[in-house]
Amino acid sequence: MSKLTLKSVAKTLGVSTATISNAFNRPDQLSVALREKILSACAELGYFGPNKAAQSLRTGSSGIVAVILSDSLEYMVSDPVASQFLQGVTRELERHKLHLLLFSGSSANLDAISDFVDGFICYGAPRNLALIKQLAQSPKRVLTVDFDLPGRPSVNIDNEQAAYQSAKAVINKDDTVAILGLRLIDASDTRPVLDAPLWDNQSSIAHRRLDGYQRAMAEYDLILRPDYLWHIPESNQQFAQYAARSVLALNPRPTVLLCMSDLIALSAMREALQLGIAIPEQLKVVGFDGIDETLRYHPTLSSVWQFSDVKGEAAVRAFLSADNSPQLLPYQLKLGESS
Amino acid sequence: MSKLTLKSVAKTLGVSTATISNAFNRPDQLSVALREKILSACAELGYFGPNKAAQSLRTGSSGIVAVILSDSLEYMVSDPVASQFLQGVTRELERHKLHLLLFSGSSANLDAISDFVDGFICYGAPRNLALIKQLAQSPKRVLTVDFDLPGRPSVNIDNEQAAYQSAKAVINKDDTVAILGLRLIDASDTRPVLDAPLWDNQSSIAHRRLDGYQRAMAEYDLILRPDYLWHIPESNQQFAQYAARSVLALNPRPTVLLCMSDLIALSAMREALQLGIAIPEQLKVVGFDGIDETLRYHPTLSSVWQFSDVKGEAAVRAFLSADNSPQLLPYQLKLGESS
DNA sequence: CTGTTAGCGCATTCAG
DNA sequence: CTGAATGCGCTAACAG
Repeated sequence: MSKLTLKSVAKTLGVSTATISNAFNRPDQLSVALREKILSACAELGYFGPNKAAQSLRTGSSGIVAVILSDSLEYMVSDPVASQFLQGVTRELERHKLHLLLFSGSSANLDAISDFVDGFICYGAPRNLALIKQLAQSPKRVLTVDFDLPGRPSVNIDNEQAAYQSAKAVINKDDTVAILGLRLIDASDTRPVLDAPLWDNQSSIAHRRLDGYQRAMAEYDLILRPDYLWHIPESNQQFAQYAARSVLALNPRPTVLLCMSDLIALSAMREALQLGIAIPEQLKVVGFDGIDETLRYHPTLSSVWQFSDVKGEAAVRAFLSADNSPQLLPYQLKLGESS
Repeated sequence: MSKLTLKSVAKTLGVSTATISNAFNRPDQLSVALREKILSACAELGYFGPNKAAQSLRTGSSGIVAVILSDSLEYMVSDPVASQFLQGVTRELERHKLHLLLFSGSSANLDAISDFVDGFICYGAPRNLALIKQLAQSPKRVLTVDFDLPGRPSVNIDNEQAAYQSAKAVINKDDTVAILGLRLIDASDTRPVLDAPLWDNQSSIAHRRLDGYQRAMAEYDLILRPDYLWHIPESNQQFAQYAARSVLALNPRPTVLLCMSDLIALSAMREALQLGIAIPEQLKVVGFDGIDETLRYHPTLSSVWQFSDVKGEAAVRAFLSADNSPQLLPYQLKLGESS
């Protein structure tokens, strides 16, 4: 059994290549009966349709959309927020019969896959900044999520306003506030920001959130002391636990913890409870993202819910649409027992 | 600025297309000086190399390897074992300058991507069994991990023997044994197996492990009562917690818990401790997989370590090699405080 | 070292 | 509905 190509199949079925092609791609170009006959004959032969690589070369589109994660696959895969986003993406992609190519934001060559995909959905600024330049130059469609690229459509929430509201909801005028921030500076370990230069000031959601927190604090004339602002490189338990422990050891001890992710907030609460600190009496905590685990935890967490699966669906729709205007998605502040 | 193709670039640089092609693909076919000149000129023009889709059509290989997960991408989220495997895969793939296309085992059309990839690494039997048939028919290379496909190379550990040894290490002659199994039957909820038909008897690692457990039990003339064998659909905390609670409520209460994943074992230990059951005095627990979290937990867990990142690397090497013989990887039984 | 040529497998036109 | 023709962008072989 030699290679099954459109041409070879056409010959064995005794019809023209165009007819086979039409049977698969343009049902309106031939009678239902013939189409049925051809399709079943192909299935019989083991021919599953035109070669996608050739099709892609010919038509210029492959039906594959690349999602560029901000970091490595392993990291993303362990982050409930990212995976919820991916869930929405795959769901919406499926509706359009499109496929997903996951790509790591820490890889070097975007062009290794660039010719195979119809475009890019970029979830967070890629860790490897060289990718940003390549994306900027790409002739294909690029949609950014949680950050912006000049001239490209984007999907975001209003991080500054959301952070502001969440902070306003927990802070009182006599509070001591500490912030557990995510990816604020260019360091791969957990540490106080102090005077380290803030990273990538413009587009980072972390800085927009920080702005929001500080706006709320300013309204109470509270100032954020440098050692009360911590940088956490990744939203995971180990990093967060260390940061929480450090911050809770400060004197005076913070009475409010503003956390840039729910995972961080949960770790911080665990740590606080273990130290015998009462929540919310002695310490109020607010998170960001909205993950289900916070509802099962006791005390339940006050947080900004951003419905990442909906965001994923919206991202795909924005990617597919011709509209290039930036899109702001709704979020919701949900108060729990932690404030 | 029109399209940058190999031909157009060749014309503007005043050399032949073959020379451009060689500059990118076969450095030995032209002088270093010329190559340098061409490469920098291309960079200048914004031409990043030959179109990969065309290259793939022409050469028949794309440099992309598909990894088919047993289930959806989200499933992987909660599974540190799978992500450790992927970590090894990406690492080894990178060494060979290959790229990864993650694909869900619950999707329908394998052929949507089949023409774009050089082959498939299949991590666990795909949930959608139709994919298995398609894989069996594929002319491309297929490597299976943690299960077998007739005539295809595979990477496994000896699950039966590993389970046997782990059980032998904890069981004494007067013990009451319960088993928390993973994907034993075709049910999406946690429940005792009872007389439900075992699923996919041949190839499933779960059944190989069950065989091993039972061989160990047989050596002590212990019989496994039907309601002491539980099915858990996915290795996550919620399911495991429920199963553990149910099993610990049985009368007589088990004194040994054989768990088919570390995540399950950890959940079970948490549940037991919460019930005031002393480990290992009143209950001995053994897990499977070997994840770092078990080392941080107290009591530390006895388990079969299978080094999933190494397994990922081995999978890629086996995929790339011409050798089609099945490969058995080493594992290691590590005893902790839980037995 | 270079230029030419023939496809890789297909979609699309166009005349019949 | 068919059959032939063209080219998507490229590589490999060959003759120079």
